[in-house]
Order: sequence, then C-alpha cells, then structure tokens
Amino acid sequence: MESLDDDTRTFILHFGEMGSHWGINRTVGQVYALLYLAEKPLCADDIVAALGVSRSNVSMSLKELQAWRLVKLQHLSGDRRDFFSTPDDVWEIARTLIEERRKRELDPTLSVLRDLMLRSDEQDESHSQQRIREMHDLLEQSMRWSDDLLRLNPSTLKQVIRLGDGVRKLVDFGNRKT
Amino acid sequence: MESLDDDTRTFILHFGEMGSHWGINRTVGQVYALLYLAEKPLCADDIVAALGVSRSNVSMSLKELQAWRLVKLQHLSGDRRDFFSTPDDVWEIARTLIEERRKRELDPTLSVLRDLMLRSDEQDESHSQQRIREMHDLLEQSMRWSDDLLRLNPSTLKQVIRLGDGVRKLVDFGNRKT
DNA sequence: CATTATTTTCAGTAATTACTGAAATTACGG
DNA sequence: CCGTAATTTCAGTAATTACTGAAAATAATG
Repeated sequence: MESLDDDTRTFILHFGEMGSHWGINRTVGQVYALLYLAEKPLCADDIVAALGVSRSNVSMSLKELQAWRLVKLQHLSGDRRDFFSTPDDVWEIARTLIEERRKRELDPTLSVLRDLMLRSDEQDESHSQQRIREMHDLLEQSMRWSDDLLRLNPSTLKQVIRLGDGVRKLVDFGNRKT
Repeated sequence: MESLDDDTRTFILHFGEMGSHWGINRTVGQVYALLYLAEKPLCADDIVAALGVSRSNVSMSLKELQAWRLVKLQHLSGDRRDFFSTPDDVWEIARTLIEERRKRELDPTLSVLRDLMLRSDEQDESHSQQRIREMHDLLEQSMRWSDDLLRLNPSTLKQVIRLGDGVRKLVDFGNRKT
C-alpha cells in the first residue's frame, strides 16, 4: 500500500470503505479499485504486494469479482499466472453492475412476490394481498424498463442519458401522438 | 411472529433475509415489511409482539427507517405513543429509496472523485487520472439523469416507465430532429 | 510422471455488526 | 412539579462476517 501514489491510495481506500454500502467487503472493493486504475492486467501477487493482504484473501476476492463479472481473467504469453483486469468502457462496467445487482437484489424478491400472489384470492383481495400486488407490479414494470434500456447499445444509451430534462418533452410528445 | 398469517410471515422473513443485500440488517428489513403490509399504523410494542425482538432493537430499527424516510411517525388522538406507517404510494416509496441510496452510495464517491480530479495535471493526464475522470463523468451524468427523472411527478414518471421499448423510438425521433 | 509454480480451500481466529436488558431520558397528564 | 408511560441510550454479549496461514488441489514444464 505504501508503494502506491497518493491519489491511487485515496481512491483505493475509498472503495474499500464504500464496500459496506455496496454489499461487498473492504478487500473486494480495494482489489476492484486497484484493477480499475491499473494500466496493465495484474496477477494475484501484484495485488498482495499493493494492498498488503493475504494471498488467500486476494484469491477469494478475485473469485467474487469474477462472479460479479466485474473483472476478467486473462493469460499473458509465456507466463502461467492468471492476470486480471477490468473492462475499458465505463458504460459497460455500469451495465454489468446494474444487471448483477438486479439479479441479486430484485429477482429473488420478485419471485417471492409472484408466489404469494398465486395463493391470493382473486375475488376478495385483502389489504396485504393488495399491497403485495402493488409492490410486485412496480418491480416488474421497473425491471422491464431497465431491461429495455440495457438492451440499447452503449452509444444509444449514452444519448438517452444525455437527454436529461429532454425526457419530459419526449414524454409529452409521445402522449400527444396517442 | 406466530400470530401472523402465512403469507405475511413469508413476506416479512424474505425482507429480513434480503436486508443483507440491501445494506440493512434483518430486523430493520422485517420492521419495514411489517409496516408495509399493515392496515393501520403500528406502535413499537405492536412490532415487538409481531416480530419477537427486543423493544430496544425495534426502537433502533425505527430510527434507521426514519433516517431513510421510509416510515413516518404519527400520533393517534388520545394516545401518547408513537405510531409508524409507510407511505401508501409505492412509487413515492421507490423514489425515496432511490434518493436515499444515491445520497449514501453515490454522493460520497462523487465527492472523492472531484477532489482527486482537482489535484490532477490538465496537460499531461496519467492513465489513472483519466480513469478517475471517466468514472466521475459517468456518475455525474447518471445522477443528473436520475435527478431529472425523479423530478417528474409520479404520473409522468409512470408514463416514462411504461414507455419501455418506446424509449428507443423516441430517441431516434429526437436524433432526427437535431 | 516427477517437479515446481500457482491457485484454491478451509479450519481457526480476528474483527465487525447485531441484539438485548437495564438504566437513563423524555414528555405527557394530572 | 410529581408520577407514570413511553422512548432512547448504551455497555455487554451473541452472532455473523472477514481474514489468515497452512495444507490440498490444479496445472504447466521438462
């Protein structure tokens, strides 16, 4: 950690601390941050050297980051070690993050809500049944929407994001059309 | 917990378990779920009775949920106890959740990235400086966009979400116009 | 197929986070 | 103000999660 320059260290430490808010632990956050800034792919021992954590901790952290599809493994010619890096395009990174979070945070909930709705009585809907349906519909709608957005290619997505306030005008226009 | 009907219990237990993914603890998740389904506002002892956790735990959990603006405190006439409930409109709930998560997860990061960029050399941008700037720009853009979306009134927002795939067509149209 | 480099697993331990019960504080009603 | 109902705080403890070192597994090389 001492061998890193000030800005890099600040960045890495911040990602470690934010880890808790993001549902990952400190080391995982730091490993990701290090790889994100790295100019070239790093091997596990590079990470051990940079962060000063145990080799096994790095191994587990890399495994978790791979499960998140946030780092990719690659091999350098004439070297049998595994090297790791993050994708170059930050938009692609964001997309992966959103997809994976959805998978972990939203999908299981939607599945439970669906089950609960199946058991519910169509005719005489109780208050909690109604509440469950409202949450279900909201989640389903939001997910359909984010699916549509994520399906856009990066450059179209960038355009949508850049629209900003223009979204409002487009909606108004869309309404007038129907 | 035994006094609750099956579906309610399933719902509450699920929210307790999901808590870890969402950065809140089990009890906080359960308290929220209970209040979300409840027909009327509940007081702390109602929650203790329903969930079987300690009074102090309920107190702390309610405090956290209030900090998240996910439950509101109210008083019933002729009763000096505090009662709690969740907003009726699920879209309002979603908006609050997004705003609060942004505040906790994104704002601090954006602030660190801004600081790091200030120190950076405009002329001769190093690889990590460039990487930091890319992440900063992405976050800033996304936040501006979500701000714009959240500023829409609920019914317009619902329309945007319902647009779904139509977003693509609207963007195409927007492009043709400029 | 033996050697060596590399990665993974996992039991034990350290660190952190969640929860409780008791005591302190607040605030209402007489 | 006094008494009481209600809530909050907090020190201690329980439960969970993170991390390490050593041992096991995997895989490349001659």
